[in-house]
Amino acid sequence: MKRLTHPLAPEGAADYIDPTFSADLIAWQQQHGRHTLPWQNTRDAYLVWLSEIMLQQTQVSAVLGYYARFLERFPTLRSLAEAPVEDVMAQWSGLGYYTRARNLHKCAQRVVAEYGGVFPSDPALLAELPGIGRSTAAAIAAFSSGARAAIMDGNVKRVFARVFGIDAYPGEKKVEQAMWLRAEALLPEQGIEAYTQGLMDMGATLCTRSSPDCGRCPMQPRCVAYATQRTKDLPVRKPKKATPEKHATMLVLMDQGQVLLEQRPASGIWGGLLSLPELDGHTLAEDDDIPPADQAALVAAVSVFGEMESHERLVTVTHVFTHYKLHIAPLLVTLARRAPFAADGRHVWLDASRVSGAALPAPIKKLLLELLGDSGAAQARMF
DNA sequence: CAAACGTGGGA
DNA sequence: TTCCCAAGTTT
Repeated sequence: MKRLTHPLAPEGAADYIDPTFSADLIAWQQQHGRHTLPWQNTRDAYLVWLSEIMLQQTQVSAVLGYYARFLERFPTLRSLAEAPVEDVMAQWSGLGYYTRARNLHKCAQRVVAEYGGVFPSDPALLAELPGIGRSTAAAIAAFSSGARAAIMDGNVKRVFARVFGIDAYPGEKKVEQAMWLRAEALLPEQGIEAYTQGLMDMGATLCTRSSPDCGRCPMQPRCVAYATQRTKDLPVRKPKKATPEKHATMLVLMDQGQVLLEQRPASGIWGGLLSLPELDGHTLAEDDDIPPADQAALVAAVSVFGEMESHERLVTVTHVFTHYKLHIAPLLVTLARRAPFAADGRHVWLDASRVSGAALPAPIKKLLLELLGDSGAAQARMF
């Protein structure tokens, strides 16, 4: 490693400079990297931006279908900016981290309003837009305009931790800062696209979490983890903590082939999505009958929407999030008479045939589709 | 700045 | 089954 600073100077980015790192990576990417992903081979910032947002904390395989469908519905930045946010949420339904979708929509509107519909090429400007952080800004800028900027995602952290033998949890601020310093210092003068893609490709296809393919790795000669047989131990795992369990009782109100949905608050879990109304403060024991106190609450809750005809306990569904486990006890309720409820804008009766395309959380959509039968409307007439 | 924020797949 | 976490950002 070439030392450009004075030997006694404090450690800085210059200490990490090593042109052979990017040269080896770029050569590998061009020969063995991925070149045919749907968002590659374009400099269209809209296409690049959309892919980068969808790919945040999400693997390529999960994004592919969503990306194609999303672009069918919103072919241009302007079409996205002009669309109702509800339509954006519906397209995002099932992808998770729904703040991304709301920010995507806001971002589209801001780029139209502030930049005439053309994304800025400066990563610093990109990073001021909603949903675009430092790493995503760098990726968008690199791929759409060849800007020389460093990314710092899970791939980079894993590759760096192993190649440089970084024996500390990358989630720690100090550790991540040091990684940013390296990332900046290692940037190539030329070929930022292949370099950036190479980091991602290495992390995703070679330097994987478990059983990395060191035999084919261009970094093997310089890899500290390989040399010391610590690829299994690096990067240092995130310290785990117990995941709490929560309970929710949800109403599946069916009437005339429609189901009642309620829009969730913008913040919090499933923010801004439609979901089933909840019976607050009632935790039903697994597969038990509904206790009298809860029955009374049920009648009261349902009365807002009509006169209850029947109710039936459905099998409890458990949904696992990253940070907690949610037990959902659904109550199937039919109405004898629907009340002309106040249009508060948060409740909607949705045709059963529309469930599949609605802005619902994954487990709720699954629950409803299984209940209704995937054929939708025909089955829904049974209620 | 630690915690919140989804979902699905691999081991 | 259970654990881990992926092309991170926001609060």
